[in-house]
Amino acid sequence: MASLFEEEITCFADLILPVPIPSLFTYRVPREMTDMIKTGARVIVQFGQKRVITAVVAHLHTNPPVKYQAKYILELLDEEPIVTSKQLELFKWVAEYYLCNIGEVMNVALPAGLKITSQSKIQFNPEFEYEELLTDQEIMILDAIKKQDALSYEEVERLVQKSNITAIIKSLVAKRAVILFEEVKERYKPKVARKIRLTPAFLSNDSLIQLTTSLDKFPKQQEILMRYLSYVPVYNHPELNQKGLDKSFFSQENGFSESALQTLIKKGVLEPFEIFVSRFDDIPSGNLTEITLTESQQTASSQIHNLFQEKEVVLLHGITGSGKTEVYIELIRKVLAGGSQVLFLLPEIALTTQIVVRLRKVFGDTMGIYHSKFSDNERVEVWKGILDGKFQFVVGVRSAIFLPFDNLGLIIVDEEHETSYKQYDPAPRYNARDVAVIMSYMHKGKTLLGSATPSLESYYHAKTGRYGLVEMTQRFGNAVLPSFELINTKLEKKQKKMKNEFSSVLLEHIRNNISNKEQTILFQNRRGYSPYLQCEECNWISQCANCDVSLTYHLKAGELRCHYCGHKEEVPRTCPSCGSPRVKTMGYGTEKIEDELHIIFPEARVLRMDLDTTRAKNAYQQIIQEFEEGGIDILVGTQMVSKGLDFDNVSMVGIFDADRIIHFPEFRASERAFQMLTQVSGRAGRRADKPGKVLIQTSNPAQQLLERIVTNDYVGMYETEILEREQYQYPPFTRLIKLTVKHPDEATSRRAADQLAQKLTVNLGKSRVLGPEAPLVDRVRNQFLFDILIKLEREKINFKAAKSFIQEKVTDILTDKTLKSIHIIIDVDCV
DNA sequence: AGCACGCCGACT
DNA sequence: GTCGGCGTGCTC
Repeated sequence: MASLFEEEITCFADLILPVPIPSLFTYRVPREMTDMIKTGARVIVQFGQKRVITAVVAHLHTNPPVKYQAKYILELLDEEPIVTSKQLELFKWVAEYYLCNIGEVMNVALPAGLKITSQSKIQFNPEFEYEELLTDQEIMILDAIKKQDALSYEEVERLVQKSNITAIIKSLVAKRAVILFEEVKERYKPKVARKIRLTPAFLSNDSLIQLTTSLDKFPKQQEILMRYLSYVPVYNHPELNQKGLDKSFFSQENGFSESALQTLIKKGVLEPFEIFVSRFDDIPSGNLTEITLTESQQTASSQIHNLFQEKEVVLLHGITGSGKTEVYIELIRKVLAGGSQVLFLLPEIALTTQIVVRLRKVFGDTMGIYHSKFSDNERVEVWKGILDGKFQFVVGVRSAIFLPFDNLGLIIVDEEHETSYKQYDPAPRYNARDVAVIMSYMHKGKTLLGSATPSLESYYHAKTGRYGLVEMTQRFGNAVLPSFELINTKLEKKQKKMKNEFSSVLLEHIRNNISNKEQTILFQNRRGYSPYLQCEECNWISQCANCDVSLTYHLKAGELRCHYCGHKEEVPRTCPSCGSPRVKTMGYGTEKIEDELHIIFPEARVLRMDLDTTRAKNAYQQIIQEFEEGGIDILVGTQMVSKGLDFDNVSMVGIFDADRIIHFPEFRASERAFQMLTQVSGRAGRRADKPGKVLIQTSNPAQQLLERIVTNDYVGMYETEILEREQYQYPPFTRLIKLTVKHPDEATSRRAADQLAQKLTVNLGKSRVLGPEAPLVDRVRNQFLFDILIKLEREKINFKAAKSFIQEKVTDILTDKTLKSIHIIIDVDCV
């Protein structure tokens, strides 16, 4: 029913562009695209003079912009939206709440494979004939371009051994000697398997018999055919031929002749074909239907169910080993059966472990997995799989919260206290746990937070009735809690019983464990060999040139590394300051502990697990597997060893430096220490018949917090801590916003921070604005940092209004002409 | 964020 | 006199 009037109307689209600019951009929809384009679809647009980028349609309307002429959308990439309306709503919420731009949100949300990049290509203009107008340089570059089809800037630079050729290219374009164009490429490529099958003409038994006899003179070909038939018995099951066999099966490594295979294909006996395959087929799946809940699991399950009748969020506080996973599975099944989608969030590190294998056994290939160690293509497959209904259930990390769900019934956030749910850099600085709560609300679904050691915030909300609370206090299968022993290192030092960082008690236990063929986990939350080098003569310390931190010595890599900026240096043989050879390693990291274990227990097999040994895609699983099956005695590691590892044979956990964790200069130190130490302890003795042992080295065994950890008294820790939080006005009683001012010049940085704090104090008052203060590490990558901490009371302050005030003041500073090139990071709900 | 435009020091 | 350094401002 197109009328004449309708044809007059031009459509416009407000687009989200992946750039840190706080507004949408309006483009004109070409007439022929008007009927096709939809909100949530990707388009390609020209942005600025050169750039061609992917954008997502946020609104479609017919109001032409008044202040400028809108450019045309160049191309429509999707017939159906790839971003749902609920996601668009979520992107907007995240941008507003975390004070960032919607483009930045979209940037972390979309897997790289859905974004499109463009590259400028330079091509010789065949119609060009006035070479005499060119300069020598131009002729040189033009000659290089002439020989090729099309080149990028970088390729031209490499060919002519020159940098910064932009100006010359520009002049060549002006003289019409070359043409510039943008090459756009879609990054996602579906995975195809190359296969071989019998040509359907030979599917009848008669023709097949004829065929085999006809090949008597060609033994190589016959062998291939026979082998095919033995794997794909088409006599009895002709339908199996459809799927064929992998082409790689007939490779030369397997003893087949490539040319014989080609001949069979040429003869029309076999035919090659390709199919699209899922990249997740290699993770074993099954259909484990029987899950029996224990009585306490059953109780927890029905409590959760009941609480969801009235609460949006329920916190499941279940001690380590209480069997939360089964409760989750039960719940996920119910929600899936009701026709809604489910999202299960896990911290990065826990996702690679047993729990995924477990879930996969139950939910099979209807379960999607979203993980940062998966490739772009794999992530796109999950994204598309959710859109087309293949995956109703997804297990994923932080960023999985941005997947295109349209009907989420339940989000589970396991280990909800984990700080890895908070993204710190770059923006959006969001907390996936908190976003999950909002997202459930948008979908009218529910959120289940699970933890053995809940964050104080969540437990507080549960205690005050905002969330429902379910507690599981029994260990699964009646396994008992590990027994603790606090080792007084101060005393041992005095008695000269310490062997470097090992106490005699710890060594004794390790020795026993080795001879009993039981396994030990040692926890030292510091990677590298030693945190710094020091000269014994002049007290020189290895320091990073760009940051205010010492350089960590890495023995294996044979270098000094900065853990802040990644800077690397050779290890000096003599002191760079005074030339003395007496440069010593100071302090100890996982590498040094591993090293010393080799010396003290030469017969023991030791593995190390930290950031440095787990960088490769499957390194983490390999270490775990080796520890489980390879007769390893000791696993040394950082916090990585504290999460999600369930080993039957680990009877002891040793913790080196509890004091450093407990007395970390931060208001959350007690909470964090409790969580961390309890988590590590949980790795010991997961067997019913044998309680595990946890040894903690400390210089002060009388500390209350240690007592709480030893007796597994979470509530006691909570009650002490929550009083402090209230008294000093910290979360959950306030919300925190941290502003970090950065500038390469210290004085400028300080001046900007001072001015900002002053502006903020005018309206917010002195008690709500702390600092500016130089952080612990006050110079990173040659930028001087100053922090301002803003505390806003939960009930008293209008959070939204306060944030827009803060944003305004930050903008003031950024646009101040006397303070140029200042950077300010806004971190809402900082951790 | 990129990218272009524009204004001051070390080179043919 | 130019090349090129990076400060500044804009992108529908």
